[in-house]
Amino acid sequence: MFEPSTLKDIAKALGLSTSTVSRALRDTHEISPETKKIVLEYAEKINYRPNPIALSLKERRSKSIGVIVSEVANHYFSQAINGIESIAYSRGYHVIITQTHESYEREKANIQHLASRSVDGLLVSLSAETSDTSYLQSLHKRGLPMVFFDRVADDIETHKIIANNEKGAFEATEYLIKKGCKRIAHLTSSAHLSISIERLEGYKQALEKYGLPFNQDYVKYCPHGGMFYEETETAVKELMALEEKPDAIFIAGDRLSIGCLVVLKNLKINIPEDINVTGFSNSDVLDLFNPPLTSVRQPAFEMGQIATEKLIKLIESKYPVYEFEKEVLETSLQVRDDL
Amino acid sequence: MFEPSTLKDIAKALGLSTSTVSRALRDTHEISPETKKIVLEYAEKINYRPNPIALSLKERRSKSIGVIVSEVANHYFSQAINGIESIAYSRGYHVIITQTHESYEREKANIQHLASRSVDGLLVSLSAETSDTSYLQSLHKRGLPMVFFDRVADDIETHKIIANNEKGAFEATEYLIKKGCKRIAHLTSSAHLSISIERLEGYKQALEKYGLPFNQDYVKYCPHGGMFYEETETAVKELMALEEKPDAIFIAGDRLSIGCLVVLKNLKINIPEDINVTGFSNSDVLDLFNPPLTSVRQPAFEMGQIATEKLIKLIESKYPVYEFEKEVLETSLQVRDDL
DNA sequence: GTGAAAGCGCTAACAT
DNA sequence: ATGTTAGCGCTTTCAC
Repeated sequence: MFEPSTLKDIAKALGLSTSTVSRALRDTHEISPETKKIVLEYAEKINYRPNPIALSLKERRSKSIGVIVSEVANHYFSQAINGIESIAYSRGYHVIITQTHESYEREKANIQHLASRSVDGLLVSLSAETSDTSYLQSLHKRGLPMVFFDRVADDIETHKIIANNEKGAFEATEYLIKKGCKRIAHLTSSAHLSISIERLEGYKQALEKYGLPFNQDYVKYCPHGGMFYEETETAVKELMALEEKPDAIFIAGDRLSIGCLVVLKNLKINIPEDINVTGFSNSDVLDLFNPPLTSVRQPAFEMGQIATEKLIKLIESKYPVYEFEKEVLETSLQVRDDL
Repeated sequence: MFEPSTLKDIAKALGLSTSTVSRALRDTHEISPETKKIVLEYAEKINYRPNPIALSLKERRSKSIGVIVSEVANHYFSQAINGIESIAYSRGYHVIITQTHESYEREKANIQHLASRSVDGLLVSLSAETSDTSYLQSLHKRGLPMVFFDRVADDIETHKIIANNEKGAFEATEYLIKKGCKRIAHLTSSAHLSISIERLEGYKQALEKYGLPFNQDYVKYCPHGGMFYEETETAVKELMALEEKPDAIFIAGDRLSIGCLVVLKNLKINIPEDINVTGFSNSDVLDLFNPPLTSVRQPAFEMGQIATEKLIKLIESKYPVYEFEKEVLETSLQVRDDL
């Protein structure tokens, strides 16, 4: 089967000891130029690669970082991942991506595995289902470096990279208000997610600023972030069944925004005649949509980059770190109007 | 820092030997129930997890498989990845995803690293830039199990999972012909990719069947699969600058299809008035597009599943395998018409 | 300048 | 039923 060559192979072939070969390959001064040359040439010839697993075991670090997101098929996350990779690779780290599909169980299983020695640190964006982060808490307490991005755990003290969700939500809601909408509903992910809380807050602030009443019936939660079509459909149907039907919806997530548009289309509810819509989304194809969707865009790539930089700094720090930052990046409202 | 507990820790704390602890944890018959109980309880208490790196080193396998795709932000690939994961996790394998971004260099670097001991096998979809697969060839010869999906290497003998690209392309082209289009252009990825060749072939067959001439000027290649906006834009502009402007375009890839629609929109070329378009895409939001895009959809999830099953079979095979299959799955034409 | 030996965490002969 | 030892591939003292 697949048996890559080892130091021992080289040593045996050349009649040297493994330690000499090891030193020669890593260019120590205490090796004679001739020996060095012979070893290097032979290693090159047989295409020798050091076994990273043996190295990891020895050095007790794997030079890899684990990423936990809900799914890669999400524009925000795929862009963030690209940002993560760009930094990680330039610093010699490998990136292991895992998906939760918004399930607490999968999140826990993935993280437990990653943590149990195969990664040096974690970049985490919580699943919609997750409300109990005690298992993360305990990993963190035991010293596993982690940085949160987008969906953060409030009760864990570490670096956090988020978008200015409040302001983004405020602007999106304000946009609807300025269009003349009076009964603006809010479709969001699960209630305990940090992003849900912050975006709801921005939504409320906009209502308040413009003297519109806040109506709890207008807020619909999707505990799985719209992972299932039915979830979104039910929420939309409930909204449209209200006595005082909303005349607009502000949607708090990428998957949810797209999902809601599909639902509306299937229910033959027309935009903007029947209802106005705006939502968070990092999709790069929104320009192709009809009707167009005015969206709140997060600097996903940059968020991924910053999170990774901070994580690597934590990993490589010689001393325990106790000072943590919460970095807040600005969103941008991308207005797409008909006509 | 982060120092997870080891067998030795348990052994020391309990006054046992590491081997006894090891056996107790893995429930061998030759351990007394009392000892077993004590060990299990203590392990549970300190939340012991075996070190997978040490296990990998010992067993010379990592129970993980490497995946190489061009990018996760591609509907086809993200769906395929979900299929891959679904099988892999159920069989106890972990999945390491790497992206080439259509670059040969990144592909090679990623694969070299994965191969040098950290994965038991590879699921590969080649980058658009890749024409030389000798480095893969040599890994394969040395016994590293690999399975290709979607974009396959013709000169490497192993399992391959592909869609019926020829038929898919034929149907898409035929659809345009039946709509009355006479001068159908073909926008595709790099010329050496297996999918490009097969889809071009299907396109040609449709033209031939309906007595339309094949015109090489109507075929435009994008060596980076439309990774850059300019690449797609240039191709479209060249097509539209032809003496005999095409009245339709059949597009051979996911990213390219979306990219082309954006370009057409920006160039203010209207669909279907100025031109008709159809293309390969697994996007789940095509229904929201306006104008709508008739698309060829690949069974991505299923392809990922099958590829993974075959790979795991290769990995776990006791004897070298010499019989390889090429599995061809049917595409489906999703007609989306105006009106 | 080079080799022998120990150790990273684990399992599996091989004792006892 | 439990302990001792060797070895997976590598680096790193410590000898010579």
